[in-house]
Parts: sequence; C-alpha cells; structure tokens
Amino acid sequence: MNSRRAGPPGAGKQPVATASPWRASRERQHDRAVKREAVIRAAAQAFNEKGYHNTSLDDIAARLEVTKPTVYYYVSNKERLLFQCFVAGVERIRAAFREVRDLRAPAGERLNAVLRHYGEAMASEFGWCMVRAEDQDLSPAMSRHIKALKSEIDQGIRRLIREGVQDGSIARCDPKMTAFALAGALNWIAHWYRENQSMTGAEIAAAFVTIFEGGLRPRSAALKVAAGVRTRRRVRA
Amino acid sequence: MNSRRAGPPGAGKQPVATASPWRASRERQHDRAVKREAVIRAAAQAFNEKGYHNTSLDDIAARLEVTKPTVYYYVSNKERLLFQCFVAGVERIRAAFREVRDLRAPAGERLNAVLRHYGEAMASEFGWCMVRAEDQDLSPAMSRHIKALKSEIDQGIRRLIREGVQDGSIARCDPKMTAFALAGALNWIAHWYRENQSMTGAEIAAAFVTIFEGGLRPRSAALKVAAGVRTRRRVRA
DNA sequence: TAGGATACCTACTCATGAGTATGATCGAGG
DNA sequence: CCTCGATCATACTCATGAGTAGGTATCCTA
Repeated sequence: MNSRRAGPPGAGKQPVATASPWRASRERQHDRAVKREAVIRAAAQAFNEKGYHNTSLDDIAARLEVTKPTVYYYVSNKERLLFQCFVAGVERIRAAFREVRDLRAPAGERLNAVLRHYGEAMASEFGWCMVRAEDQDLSPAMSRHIKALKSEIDQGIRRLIREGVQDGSIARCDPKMTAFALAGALNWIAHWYRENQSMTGAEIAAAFVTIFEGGLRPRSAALKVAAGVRTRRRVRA
Repeated sequence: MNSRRAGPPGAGKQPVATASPWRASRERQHDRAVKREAVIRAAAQAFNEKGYHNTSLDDIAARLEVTKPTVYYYVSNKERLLFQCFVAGVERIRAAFREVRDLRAPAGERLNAVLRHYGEAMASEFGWCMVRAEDQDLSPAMSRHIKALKSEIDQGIRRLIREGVQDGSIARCDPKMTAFALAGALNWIAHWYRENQSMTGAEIAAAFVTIFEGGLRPRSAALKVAAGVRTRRRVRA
C-alpha cells in the first residue's frame, strides 16, 4: 500500500560500491572466509540503510549479486548475521582498549584515545549494528552475549574514568553516569552520521572529546561581567 | 523455532498496569479521546518493551483487553500509531522550549532547564518511540514530518548554545557538534533506562547537566603537579 | 576420467502479522 | 418497542519473508 523501504526508488537492487567477491569472473575457489566477510559487510550496510527488519536476506543477496541460498551457505540465519555485524564493530572498540592498556599516559589521555576509536567505530558501517542490535530481535542466548560485550566496554570506560580521577587527569565525577553520558553521545553518532558525512568519524570523535573535556561552563568564569565579552577561556598565549 | 520476543514467558498477555478504559464495566459512552490516548499509551509501552517490529497489534490489543479491530477503530494503522507515540513524546520537549523562551535568565541556564525536561521525556514511556522511530519504518511523508520535528528541537538547542556563547554563560564551542553531543547523551537514556530505574529521569538529566557543564578536565588544573603528572594545556591561572 | 566435494541456483514451504468483511451488541431517541 | 448508530468481536484475506529441498555446474583428486 504505502511505500515502506525508504531510500531512492529502485534501491536494494543496485550492487554495493565495495566489490563483491562473486562478481568478476565467478572465481569459485575464492577464499571462503573472504566471501563470508563480504556477506557480513553487505549485511551491515543494508541494516545501516534500511534497518534490520526492513532488510530481507534477498536484499542482502542482491547486493552481492547472488541469491538467498548462497547467503545461507555462509551464515546460518539472519539473527546470527546481525550478531556477527555487532561483533565486527565491537571488536574495534575492544582493540582500542587493548592498544591503550599498556600506554604509560594519564588515564584522561588514555580515555580520550579510546573515545576517538569508539567514535570512529560508530561512524563505520558497523555503527548501526552496534547500537541498534536490540536484544528483542535476538534469541536470549545471543542477547546475553551482546549484553556482556557491551558491559565489558562500559566497565572499561568507567575504569578509565576512575583511574583518571585518581591520578588527577579527570575531574571528580560519578564514573557510572559519566560513562553513560560519554558513550551515549558517541553511540548517537551511528544515528545521524549516515546523512551528513562532511566530517570523518575521527574528526567527530575529536570534536566530542574537546567538548567533553572542557565542559560548557566557561573556564574563566570569574571574569564574565562586562556586557559583550568574548575573551573567554584564552589558553595561555 | 528459537524463542523471539524476549521477556518473561507468557508476556504480552498480561494487561498493563495502568488501567484500561475498557476494563471496568464496559462503559460504552466513555470519552473517545480517552480511549484513543490509552491505545497510544499502550502502544508506546509495548514498543518500549519489545520494539516496533516485534509488537503486533494483537499484542497491543491484548494489553487493553480488547481485540485488534477495536484498536483499528481508534487508529488507522500501525505506522500512524508509532507516529502518534513519537509526537506525544516530542510535545514534552517542545513544551520545555516554550516554557523557557521568555525566561530572563542566561542562555546557559535556559539550556540546562531544557535539557532536564529533555531527559525526563527520554525516561518516559515515549522515550523509545522518540529515538527508535526510524524513518525506514515510516512512509516518506511521516518520515519527513518526524525529521522536521527532530530538526526543530536540534535547532532550538543550537540556538540556546549560540546565545549562551554570546552572553558568556557557555564556553565557546561549535554549536552544532555540541548539540549533537548533548542530545546524543540524553537520547541514549531511552536505551538503557528500561533496565535500571534506580534514578528518575530528572535525576539522570541533572547528573548529565552537571557533567556537561563542568567537563572532564579538572577545573583546578594548576594544582595537579604532585606525582609526576604532566599538566596539560593549563588554563591560565 | 570417474567420483566426490564445493558452491550455487530454482522453486518451493510455512508462519506471521497487517488489515478487513461482516455481523453481534448495546445505548439512546422516537 | 423499534430503529439507528456507535462500538466491538469473530473469522477471515493476503503479502511478506525466513528458511529449505533438491538439483546443477564446476573443480579437485585419484
């Protein structure tokens, strides 16, 4: 009746920009893992554009210029496909934590580094899958698994915040609420980034880190008296 | 096959806590508007618990202890139902802007007031509908309408930020990015609030406002010298 | 070069859920 | 009492999409 499936008319048919391992001379003996990854990638892009429930496996297959049973040849079912997309995205964030773990910098800086990678991951094609993979769409077992992964990241951020408060590189605050605020702001990138790609994920993340760090209240608050002051917060010259 | 529909077994059947205008002696001549609102409320709660696509109109009807055609007697279709839920939530935020418009306080304070109401709205039963009402689930016309409402709120926040920068109550910043960060953190409440109701929406919003205002960098940065900490970018003392 | 394994497709099944046709019931006005 | 309109239920239609059965073409190996 009314046209669901937002997007340009005729969408869902055109092959994705990134080359499909299937196109190009039907090489059968292509590495299975490569094709499997291509399926996951195509699924992530489709979910990102049309949402999980509005994406059929036929859509995903069409993107790869194959048919549905081929997709099922590489993944067991749709929910596992979503799960794989989720894991692919989360792995980037976990990598960021690992990368930072043995860095010998103040926790505040380590946190910023993680947040930057976090933001990049959110702006990637897997961002949608990470934030919109609702537990309601998944079996209880996978829901638990996803929650555990999310919690791990949440705890990692809280830990860095606590350490930062300890070593003086972060202002005293409630680590839990602060972690929620930070993660929320970054997670939200996955919602609007689709439409406005004028900045890269890294640039957005960097901008956010600056905002988080400085806060909204002017630093040189005591000076704000005159009428049209604009000499606020001048970093030492 | 595998049990979708997360939640306690047998869920979707039990009537909702808030009384249904239908229960209680079948009063026919009850105000139509009251029943219509009850439908929207029940839908919002169902969407919030199970997601839009995992909620059937039979589910919603069961919550109200009526049947599906009765629901259709009050709303034209499912997508309009989602739309109404969205509008119900957004209206609270618009009201916050109106309430603050003629206040004669610094823009920074007006912004904080709006953010607090914003957070409360997100923690309400309509929070989910506001942030998860994907344009992909709606017809192009409604999608446009929703985007317009969202944009109005976004622009309102940006305006307050700009005014705050002007009047000195907010530190200089990029209004667009800052609005994204603030709205993102608050929107995210709708995702996790379900599971942890130890704080009210207002309390959460207040906590967030405090975090946003102060920022992560310690205010008394000049004093952090003791244990080998590198005092980064010290604000002028 | 037969035989198996791999990779893929055509053509289905089947459950779900949105939306509806049709009729029953009840209150109110005449 | 009788009818009309508002309200609600029973019992459907019908499109969609997940998942599968079974067959086919290609490659590898012996």
